[in-house]
Amino acid sequence: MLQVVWLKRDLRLHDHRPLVEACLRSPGNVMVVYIAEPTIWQAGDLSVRHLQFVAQSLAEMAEGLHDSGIPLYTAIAEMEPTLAAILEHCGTFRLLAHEEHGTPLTFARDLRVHRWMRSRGLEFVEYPPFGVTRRLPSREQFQMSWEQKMSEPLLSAPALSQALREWPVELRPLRRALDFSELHGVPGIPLSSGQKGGERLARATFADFLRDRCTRYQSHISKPYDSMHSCARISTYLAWGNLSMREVVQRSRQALQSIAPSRRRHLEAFLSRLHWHCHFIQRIEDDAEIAVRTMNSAFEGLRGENEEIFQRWLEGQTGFPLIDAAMRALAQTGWLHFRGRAMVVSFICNTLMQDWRRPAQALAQLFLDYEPGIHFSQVQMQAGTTGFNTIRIYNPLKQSQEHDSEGRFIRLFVPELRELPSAQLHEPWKYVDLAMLGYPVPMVDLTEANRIARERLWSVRGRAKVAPETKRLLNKHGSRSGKQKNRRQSSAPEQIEFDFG
DNA sequence: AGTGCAGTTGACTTT
DNA sequence: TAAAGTCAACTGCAC
Repeated sequence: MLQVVWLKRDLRLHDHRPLVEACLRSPGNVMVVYIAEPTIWQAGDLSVRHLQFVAQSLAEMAEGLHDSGIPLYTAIAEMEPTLAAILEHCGTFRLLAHEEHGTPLTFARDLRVHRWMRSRGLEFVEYPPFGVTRRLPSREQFQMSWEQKMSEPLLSAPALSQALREWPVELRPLRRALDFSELHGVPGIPLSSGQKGGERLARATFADFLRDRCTRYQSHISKPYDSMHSCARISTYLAWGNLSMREVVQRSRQALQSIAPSRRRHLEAFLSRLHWHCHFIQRIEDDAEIAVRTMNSAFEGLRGENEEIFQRWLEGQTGFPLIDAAMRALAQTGWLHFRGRAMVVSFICNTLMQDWRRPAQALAQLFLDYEPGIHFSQVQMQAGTTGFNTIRIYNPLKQSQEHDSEGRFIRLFVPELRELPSAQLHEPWKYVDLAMLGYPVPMVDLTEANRIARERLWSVRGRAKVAPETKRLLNKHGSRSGKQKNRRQSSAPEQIEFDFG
C-alpha cells in the first residue's frame, strides 16, 4: 500500500522515523508531501520568512529524495481536500508523520486529520519528533521519557530504491513545484540576511559549533554581539527539523568526552538547554491554550493595548539604544540571543505595560527559529503572567552597559548612533541633540515606568501566588529537575524558577 | 598604632 | 544571568 509521509517541522532526511518506517513497510511505494495550509500560514504567528526557510529546506530534501526514487509533492491547500486527492488519484494509503507540538490551531488540525483518516478506514501513524511525550501521565515522568527518547539509535537517510510506479507531475492540488508564492496573506516580508534552510547548512553549523565555537558558548551567551557567533546557532534548524534533537544530544555528549575538562562547562550548559527546550515544548503539548490565554488569570486585563506604543517598540524606535538594536536585529536577521529576547518582552509588557499577546504574535513572526512551545512559555514567563515565576523587569541601560559596553551591537544595528563614543552610546540623550542624528528621545521615563510596573505586578503576584490556580499550573507545568538555585528553606514550591537563559 | 570614616563589596531580602 | 534595597564586613586613607 502507498505510504504517504507528511512533512511538518521535520524537514530532513536523516533520523526521520516516519520516512524510515514508510520505506521499510513498502519500498518503492513511498511519497513525501509538504502541505502549506492557508489557515495555518495566515493565522498570524507564522510569516513569509518561515515560508522561505521551509522552501529552502524542501529544495534540498527534494534532491536527496529524488536520488532515492521518492517524489516530493507540495500543495497550497487545506489537509482534507489534499488527502481526498491522494485517495482519489492513488487509492488507499497509509499516512505517517511526526506529532506536532503546536498552537490550538495545529492541534485541532491534527485531530481533524485523524478523524478524516479514521472515518475512511485509513491508518494515520504519528511518532514523537523529539523529547516530548503526548499524554504524559505526569510531570514526574518527563525526565525518564526524555532520556529514553534521546538514547534511541539514530536512523539513516533512506537508501536508493526502485520506484514501483510512475509518479505524475501533478496530483491536483499536489504538485512537484517548490514555490509558495501563490500562498497569499502570509504576514511579513522575505528575509535577505538571515540563516538559510537545509540539512547541509544545519549539519555544517552544528559541526562547526562542536569543533570550535562551543568553547566560548557560556562566556558569550549574554553578550548581544559575541553570542551571534558563539551560540550554537542551530535553533532555527531544530525548529524546522533540519536537525534531529536526538542527533544533537547524542553528538554533543560524544563531543563532551573528547573535550578538555576545563572547557566542558560550556558544552554541559548547552546540553542542559537542549533538555529545557523539550521541557518547554512539553508545556504546550499538555495545554495548547497557553498560546492564546493568560496562564494565570490574575494577570488578565492588567495591561493596555496601544497601537503607537506597540509600533515604536516593533520598529526599534523607543529611544533606548539596546532595545532598538535588538528589535532591528530581529527584523534584519531573525535571531536574537536569549537575554535580548527576555529584555524586549519585558520592555513591551512590563515597562510599557502592554498585553503580551500582540507582542507574542509579532515576535513569533520575527524569530526565524519560532517554536510555539518555547515561544509562548517564554513570553508569558517574561511578562510575568504565570504567577509561579518571579517577576523579571529588565533595565535596558544596565543590560547595555554590562553586556554591550563597547557598543558593538548597538553600532551594528543603530547606525544613527554609530559615531558616538562608547561612553555616550548607552544614554545618548544626556549628551547630544538626538534630533540632529535622527534618533528618538526615550519614549518613557524608564526609572518611573519600571517602578510602577514593579509595584503593580508584585501586588498582583502577591495575590496570585496563594491562589489554587497557581498550584495547579505549577503542578502541570513545573520542572521536576530539582536543580533550581536559590531555593531557600522557607520558600514555597511555587517559587521554583525556570532560568535557562 | 589605633581610630574614625567614607566608600566598596557581597550576601541576602524585597518588590 | 531582574533590579533595587538593606546591612554588615571590609578596605583605604587621614590623622
